[in-house]
Amino acid sequence: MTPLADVVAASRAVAGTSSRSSKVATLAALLRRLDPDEVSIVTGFLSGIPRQGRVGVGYSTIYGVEPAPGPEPSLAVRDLDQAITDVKAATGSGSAARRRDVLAQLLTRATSDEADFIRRLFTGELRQGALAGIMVDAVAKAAGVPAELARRGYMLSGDLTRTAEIALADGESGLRGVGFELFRPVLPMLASTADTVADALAGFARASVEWKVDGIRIQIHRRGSDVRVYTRNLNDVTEALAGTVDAVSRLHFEQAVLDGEAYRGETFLFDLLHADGDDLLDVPLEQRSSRLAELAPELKIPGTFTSDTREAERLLDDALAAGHEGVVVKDAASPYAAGRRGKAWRKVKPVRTYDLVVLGAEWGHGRRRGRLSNLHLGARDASTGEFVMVGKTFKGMTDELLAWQTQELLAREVARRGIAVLVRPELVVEIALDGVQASTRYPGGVALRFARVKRYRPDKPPEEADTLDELRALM
DNA sequence: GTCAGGTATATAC
DNA sequence: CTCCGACTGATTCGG
DNA sequence: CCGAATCAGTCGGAGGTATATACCTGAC
Repeated sequence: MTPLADVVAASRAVAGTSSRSSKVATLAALLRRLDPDEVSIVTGFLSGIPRQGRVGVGYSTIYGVEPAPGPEPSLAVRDLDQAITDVKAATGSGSAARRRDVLAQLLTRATSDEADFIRRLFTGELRQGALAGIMVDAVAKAAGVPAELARRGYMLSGDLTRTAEIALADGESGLRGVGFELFRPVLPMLASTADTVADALAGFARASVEWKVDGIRIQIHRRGSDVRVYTRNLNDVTEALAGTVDAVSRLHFEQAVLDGEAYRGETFLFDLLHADGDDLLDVPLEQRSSRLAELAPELKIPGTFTSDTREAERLLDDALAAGHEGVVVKDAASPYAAGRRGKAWRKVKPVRTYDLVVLGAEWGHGRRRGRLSNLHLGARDASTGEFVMVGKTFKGMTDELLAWQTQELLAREVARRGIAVLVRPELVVEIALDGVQASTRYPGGVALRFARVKRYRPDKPPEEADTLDELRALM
């Protein structure tokens, strides 16, 4: 019976160091001390996601409950796990009150350190610097198995707590038994980024160049008439994607696992991980792709295999002309590396930049505490000369830039509103973005998508900033 | 009792 | 989703 | 030849936009 206080202490120790090996050692030592049935519970706590998943309690609920902290640690790991289960079980009318009840009783028994841990666990803000990646290594170390083997188990099962249980109970042989199975989604392979098609092709003898469609990444499993669709976080979204289910149901095979993108009711497939009994994860992409072309010629995403930069660029132009984001360039010889963001897949998206005006900024948290971080960005309204807020960003800033802008913005302060400092609209900043979308939140009716700072433009006065109409034209 | 609107949560990008 | 920064492990450099 | 410097890869953490759903509350 492990006290919750041990877990809280380990979390503190982990948060207190930036050394990954030290985090792993601390976590592994804790895992080794646990009772077998506590392993999945604690693995979840320490990777920031309880084994029950999200249970419908967020910031507002958990910080709305404030009983006086207990003096002595008395909670066990299982008590917190049981409370989370109880909270999840509360649904329907009056459920919010029942949830608060369960939480109040729990927190009454917690010391202030424990209560703090519990609150951050519910809000997903554990911020101890150890999520799934570190936990996998800790599990391997605790179980005395190679890290690669634990990692493989995690990738193939998509389930960290289960992987931990298997590793600690059955060790190496248990993990080797974890295989690819239908209706148990694997973590999707991810892409890194490249600035140009030529950069992306570099180092590949031969590459697949495919449209990059901006929809929802999906993994589809089918056996006979049974079809399930999963998102990149392995959530089951079958019910929401009836069109995809229909389209895949019509294909001529008995069973398969497909990777693709759902976009406006259409389904674009770009990979095949399993087909009628054959696991294809370790087969080169070009073979998976040609087999996919046989199974699903109608649904296969537009693309081609080539080593010619010109041809790849033509495909990029086609994709953009068709209104899509760009292309993904993939090594034709690469296996399907579940869960990895490797260099074998590289996405190429053109970047647009705009010169916008800083209207204010918000104080940062964590490592950005004491710095003005999140910028409020305005576009110029050509008809009035006023500046209209169109979005925020905190991305693309180095520590040096953060320090500089804090100083410059405070010198232009005109008011404070909550955590925001509003400033005279004098500084122009060059912002890169993926596009704009219609907004109900902002007065101009447009919002920036994935805005990030490129650099400040001290050479440019605010009257020359880009206009609202120019942004609207992107919609 | 029913319905509309607001708040909170969760999950896509 | 996107970016920066810290750490790690592998490889190259230099005395 | 071995320790120091360099480099690439990995991970965490900073927080943006949207939409969908469930529940609660207040008006009628």
